[in-house]
Amino acid sequence: MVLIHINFDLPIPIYEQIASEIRRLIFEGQLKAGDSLASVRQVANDLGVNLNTVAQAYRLLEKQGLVQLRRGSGATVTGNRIHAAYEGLLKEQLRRTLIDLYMLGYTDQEVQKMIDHQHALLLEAREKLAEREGEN
Amino acid sequence: MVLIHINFDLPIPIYEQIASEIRRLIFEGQLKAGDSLASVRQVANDLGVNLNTVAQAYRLLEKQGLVQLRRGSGATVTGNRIHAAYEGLLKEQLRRTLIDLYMLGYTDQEVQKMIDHQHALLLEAREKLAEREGEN
Amino acid sequence: MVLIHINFDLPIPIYEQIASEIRRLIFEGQLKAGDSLASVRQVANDLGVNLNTVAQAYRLLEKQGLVQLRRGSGATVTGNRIHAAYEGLLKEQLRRTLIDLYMLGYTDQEVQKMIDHQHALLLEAREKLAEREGEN
Amino acid sequence: MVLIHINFDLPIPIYEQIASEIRRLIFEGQLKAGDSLASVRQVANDLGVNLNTVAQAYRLLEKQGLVQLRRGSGATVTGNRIHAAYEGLLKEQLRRTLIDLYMLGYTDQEVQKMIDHQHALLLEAREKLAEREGEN
DNA sequence: GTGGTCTAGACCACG
DNA sequence: GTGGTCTAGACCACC
Repeated sequence: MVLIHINFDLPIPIYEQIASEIRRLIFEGQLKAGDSLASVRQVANDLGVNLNTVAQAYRLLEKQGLVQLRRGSGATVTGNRIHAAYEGLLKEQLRRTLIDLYMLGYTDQEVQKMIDHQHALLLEAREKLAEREGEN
Repeated sequence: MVLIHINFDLPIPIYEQIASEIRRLIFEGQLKAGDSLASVRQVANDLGVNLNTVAQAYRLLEKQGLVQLRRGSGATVTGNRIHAAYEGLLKEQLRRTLIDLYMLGYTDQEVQKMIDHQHALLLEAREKLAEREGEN
Repeated sequence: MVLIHINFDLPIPIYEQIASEIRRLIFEGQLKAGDSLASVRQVANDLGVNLNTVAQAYRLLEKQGLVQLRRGSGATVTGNRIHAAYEGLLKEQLRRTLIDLYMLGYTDQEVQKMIDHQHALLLEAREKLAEREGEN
Repeated sequence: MVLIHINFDLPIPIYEQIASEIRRLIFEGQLKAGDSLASVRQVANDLGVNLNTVAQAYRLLEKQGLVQLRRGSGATVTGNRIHAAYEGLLKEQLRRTLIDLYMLGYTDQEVQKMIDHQHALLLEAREKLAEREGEN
């Protein structure tokens, strides 16, 4: 069982937050190609949101090419690569975020550090997982 | 007269794009503390968007602590620092964007390069501006 | 104002029927690139279905690359070509439908006639439209 | 033993795919009036699907007038004609599929060719079968 | 049990 | 005014 967190106060739609968390789990390796996602109902219940909201998150992930949905048999991870169509969008988003960080007073070095930190966290999550699997 | 660009095809609100562009201009130094922003009407007309949309962008900038609005006398730049309240939000956003970029297939090095490139562009814009002002 | 028809008794989702009808209107030329679709609310009201159902149809059309949705300013036709990704699916569907028609007792000639008939209807709809526009 | 193929990735219900394949076998002559269908259990096992799914396919075929189900003694082919009740539905489906194929960029000639090709494949399957039976 | 469709209706974001 | 998000809950299709 894997944990995902959402924040109702963010100006980001709940369904996008759910999808983003699942993308993270896939990227970290906690969910792999072939794995089943928790059912829409279970996630909705765990997070205290409506069933349709989770369903919308799953549909978004399907559109991005990360999972496959099948009526009656749940959702399955199909890969860990986002469709290239999203590339332009993501770069644009990165550009805006960087400018705003600089405006918060961060220097280029500090931003680089933040990114290294994030990268390290992701790698760490991956390694921990690999160790745990090695033990089994 | 300074130029700002918006893209109707992005899934980012127009008002946020406008605000983002103005933040960039402030960051680059094209707009400085004390400068007046173009009137809501003029910007709306230039960009072919609704007057309310521009007004909303200006209100957002005020909330972020970058401009001051005075009824009847337009908007004035008050500083180049975003309120610290936005820090958590921006870091969260950076984290999500990075994961998605990695999932697009980018390596850590490539992402670092992209960031260096963006940073260089911003510095370049600042320097060009300084030169031009030096000439006057 | 253009008319679209749906049938609640068909085993085809309402939203797919709505999308299919709009695809037909685009193909016939009654809706062209740049044209606005009727609002979600208006269509929902006209057809007596829920607002969300129409919204789902519009989202499907967006996914197929035929329209673009923009919050606050409605839905716009962007082209008349379906994404190539749907090709395999459509051919499979054609194959199945043909076999079933043969099993209904139709001969190859009769099926060809049916297709000619459909094709003629579509061309006719296009020509009528062209004439009407020629008059203006 | 006859082969049927299903594709889990299509957005067409498994039970409909199974029924469709059996209709094809009947149409091609590989299954004739009086022949027994493989047992629900055997098919379910062969295809790796749930027993209920195959049972549902058989029920659909019964409804279409192609097989007869007898509790305890399996399913028997009763004819090769689909009930006329399905005619309207099939024509409707053909119409929608054709429009979408045209929107993919196919010309009328190309669609006619695709249909000829399908027809030829079906005839070929029938002839091969007749030859094999002639040898026995 | 699973996901999919649809409804009725609230509220938000946007132009 | 527009489309977008979310809820609560019903019912269907599928495995």
